[in-house]
Amino acid sequence: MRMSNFFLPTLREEPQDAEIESHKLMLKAALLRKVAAGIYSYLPLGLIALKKVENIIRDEMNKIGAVELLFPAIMPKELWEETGRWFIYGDEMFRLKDRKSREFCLGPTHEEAVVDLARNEMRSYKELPKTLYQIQTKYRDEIRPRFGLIRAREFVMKDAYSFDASDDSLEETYNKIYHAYTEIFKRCGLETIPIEADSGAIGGKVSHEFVVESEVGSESDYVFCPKCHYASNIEAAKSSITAEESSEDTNELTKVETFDFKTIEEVSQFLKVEKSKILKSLLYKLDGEFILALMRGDDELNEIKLKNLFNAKNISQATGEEVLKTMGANVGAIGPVNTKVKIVLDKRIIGMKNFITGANANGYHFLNVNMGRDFKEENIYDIRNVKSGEPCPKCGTPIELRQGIEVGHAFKLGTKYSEKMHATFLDSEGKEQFYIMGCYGIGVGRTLQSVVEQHHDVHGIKWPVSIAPFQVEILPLNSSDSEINNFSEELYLDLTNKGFDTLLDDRLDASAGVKFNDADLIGIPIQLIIGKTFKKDKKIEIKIRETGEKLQLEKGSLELFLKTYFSKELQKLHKNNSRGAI
RNA sequence: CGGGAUGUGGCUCAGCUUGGUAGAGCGCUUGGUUCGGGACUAAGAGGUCGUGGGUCCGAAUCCCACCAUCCCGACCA
Repeated sequence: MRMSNFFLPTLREEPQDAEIESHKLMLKAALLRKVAAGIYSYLPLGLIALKKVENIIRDEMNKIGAVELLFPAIMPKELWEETGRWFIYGDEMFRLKDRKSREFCLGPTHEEAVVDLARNEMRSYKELPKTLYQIQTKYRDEIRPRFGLIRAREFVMKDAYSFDASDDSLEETYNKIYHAYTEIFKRCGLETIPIEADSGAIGGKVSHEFVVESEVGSESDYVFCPKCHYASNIEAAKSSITAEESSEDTNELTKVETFDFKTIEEVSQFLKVEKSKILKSLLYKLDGEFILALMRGDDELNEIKLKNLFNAKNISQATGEEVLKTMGANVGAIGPVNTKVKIVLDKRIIGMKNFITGANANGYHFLNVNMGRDFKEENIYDIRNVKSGEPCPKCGTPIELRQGIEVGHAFKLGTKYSEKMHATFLDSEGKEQFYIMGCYGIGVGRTLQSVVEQHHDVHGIKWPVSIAPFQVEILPLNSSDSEINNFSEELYLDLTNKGFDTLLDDRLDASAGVKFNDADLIGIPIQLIIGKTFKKDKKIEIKIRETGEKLQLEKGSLELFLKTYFSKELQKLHKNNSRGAI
């Protein structure tokens, strides 16, 4: 590609709208432009890279026997009513009407579409297992789009859906996908960690997230055990810490005035006690029912755990008014003593004695509150967030808290959707069975941006060869020198003929500095510099973007050098790959 | 939705406190010079200062409302 024909409006200044490096670089290097919050145009360079990621995904999905198809982005309301998700999805779903007022949505995901297809077109266990996938643009009206493609409202996603006849078969499918994902991300140059996760709105039993380690935001918080490599999303991470049995005598319940001190922090300072002696009382509303959640003052509630405990669809903290009405006191003065509201206790408070709680009267707290005596000892579960340094639930080693970007997610769905939509097949005994399903997503744009996030320096992007938009960029430095230009042109045609994806910076009005800087910015792995070195000894100067290394070569030995370099680099992205084709 | 911030030529920003002719750098156009790490020079083009209302003789500047965008939380590939 000649740059004069290409479209590459690189930016000189730091884009004002971008905060994190990868986002800035994608705008600066002319991969992307924003059209609205969370909605982006892919410019040519970005599109090429995106397609490369897509093709790696295709390749690995096809290897495990998955089949590509394409569902519509627009789907009718009726389909989504069958599963109830027309309502469950709420404001996050982009909705629209056609000219006859029939209602549609822009698909945020495609379980409904695939199950509909399966129930109409598949009949027999003989057709199973089957995995279908697509690479599609999805639409979610995110509460807060962020960081460019990391969380967009329109985004490209690869989603796969599996249909199995038995749990064992699903297990096998799931494992194949799991390995394919590991391979996909590795080939993109990303180190990912598979972590145990909550299954969220999609539903289902088992799920794994594939997370790219990154400082960026706190897109996905997870715990990681450095010893046994237990890794879990913070939402799903099990708390294995328990309080020691207190040796204190139980003292008499005492009501004290605490005036306007409300928060755990304030009360602990005012009463001069550790935060851990105070019982945190939070009133929640789960599908309309009020629940008082109790945990140690220095712990945090894990809403997902609480929600899952009651199989609730919706969870929200009670509003100030609801708290007053239900508990008879304001937030900050409530507690479990003398209340009819259902309570849930975090298991870490077992064994604790004489703690402090709100008295359900504004301005007052109780001292020496004790479980069993002052309130019922019931509904004891793990409802807190795990903290850094706590024992790993598997091996006891202190765990680490880490964060990253979730680039993939695999779910075992079971029969959740096939039952709701009555999607069945006949088993070998002629009996009707629900499909046992799984679904598996990869955020393609997000993966692309994660690559940029992990492969850059102060000058720009350093593409892994597997997804670099071009392999080679030729920089003729003095555009008024016909010898340089002619040679560069010749070299360009030669490399292109030999099958190298080559970009020729043939801009006449760009100075050497501009060409160097743009080349580093857009991050093509190999730069071929045609300038002084060429004028002097007819040699090509090679700069390897990844390492900054420079060397000089005769034109005759260039092809071998390039072939060797690219195959070596590609090898690296495959190493540790012991798995053959399945 | 709660908290914080921003909105001025294509881009990055100054001007606003203290109201009075709308600025800079980069980019763009034309000519000349240059040519290995974001060149120099001369001449140009380009903005109803986010939108609407208000105060005032007069508003980019003060007041009100709205909108958009970014950051922190709830949501998620």
